[in-house]
Amino acid sequence: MSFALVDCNNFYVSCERVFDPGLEGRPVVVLSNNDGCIIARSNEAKALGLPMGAPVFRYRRVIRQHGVAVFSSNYALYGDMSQRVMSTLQAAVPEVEAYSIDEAFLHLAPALRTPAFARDLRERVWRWTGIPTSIGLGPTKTLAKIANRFAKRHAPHGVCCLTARNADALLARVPVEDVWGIGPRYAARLQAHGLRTARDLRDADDRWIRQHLTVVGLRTVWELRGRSCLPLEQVRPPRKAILCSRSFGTPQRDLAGIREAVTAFAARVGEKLRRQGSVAAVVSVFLTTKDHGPGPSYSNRATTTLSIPTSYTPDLIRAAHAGLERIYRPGFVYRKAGVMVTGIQPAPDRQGDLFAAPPAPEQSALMDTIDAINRRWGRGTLCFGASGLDRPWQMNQQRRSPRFTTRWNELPVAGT
DNA sequence: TCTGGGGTCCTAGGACCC
DNA sequence: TCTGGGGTCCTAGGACCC
Repeated sequence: MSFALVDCNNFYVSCERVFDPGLEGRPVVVLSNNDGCIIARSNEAKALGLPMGAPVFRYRRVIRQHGVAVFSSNYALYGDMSQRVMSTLQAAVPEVEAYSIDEAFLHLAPALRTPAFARDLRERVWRWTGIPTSIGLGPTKTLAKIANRFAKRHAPHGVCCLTARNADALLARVPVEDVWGIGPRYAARLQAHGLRTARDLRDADDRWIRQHLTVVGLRTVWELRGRSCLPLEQVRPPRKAILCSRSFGTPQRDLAGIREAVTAFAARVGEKLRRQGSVAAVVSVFLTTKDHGPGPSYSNRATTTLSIPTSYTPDLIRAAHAGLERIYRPGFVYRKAGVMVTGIQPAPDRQGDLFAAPPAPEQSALMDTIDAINRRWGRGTLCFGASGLDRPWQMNQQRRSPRFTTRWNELPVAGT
């Protein structure tokens, strides 16, 4: 057992509960951006049959009937709580990979590969952060994932160890579509070929897997056999693409409104770029009417290559606007747009342009100042005028809880 | 009326070069 | 009658993850 997977239970719901204990024992759901879909559910909400990813408007009745508590997503809160969980883990174990906002892989030294250690760790995270977790232990990441699934569903103390002795029995109980790395398409292909459980997949023929599931699927099979192919990645490599996109709170017809949104997206992309110390050479902008009903639809994207890679927001905005002018067609009702940058490189060894003037040093000083102010006082304290003031395109978030841990004026109050 | 957002990796195929 | 071969880079599309 070398790997542990620590997974926060119903993470977003658990975060809401930390600051409102009255939610304990009640059905609670958290919605996606724009209050569209259900993306987190308490156990009580799962028991009511509210599905993951379902559009919330279809379940209004159930929600009202059972008094389900509904929250807009509050990423400022969840991100901060996630950091607290991660630093608790890092205080206990040197090798931690923060895999997602609510999951971490740990590499365990031989002395720590015990259920007792996992139970203690779980207890510690609970006491220090208020977040309940489940922990799975296994010889590979994929097997630790499977152990975690059992920990969550069947283990009384939220801990499960997959060992050479119980592997066969556990894998036989896992449907193949629940294996990490097997999505709906691969699952259908495997089932059609008679492979239904994780154990079937483990014992499948390498050549067939390689041919139908590529090397990625083959790695999964090897991991199921106990051969570790996916190492612990403690340092996140810098992103190769950075994207900001949103569905509009109100659908937009006119170029002006869309241009405002695209301005804000480009500014956000600039922030993310600078935070990881990078510059980007390529700016793409996309626009879509995509809807779930009939009616005329149109989607397009435009890509602009910059002469000098940059993270300077006005340059990104200019490129995004230019792209938008090229793809905008009047007469459609647009629902979503986005800005993406690629061709990302570290800022220091940026490739210069032989024929263009180097960027003025004031540019980075200005960006640093804006970033510092927005970090201190909250995102959007300072923003670019071209992103507009009314912002009808901005997403709906009618039920967001306060940003308890990241805004001074939204701190929880103990007594009055 | 109302269906999220942000990433990764792999493969195939075309353009281009020598 | 009968098209060279091998390498690299880029893009689009498909699959997956949370």
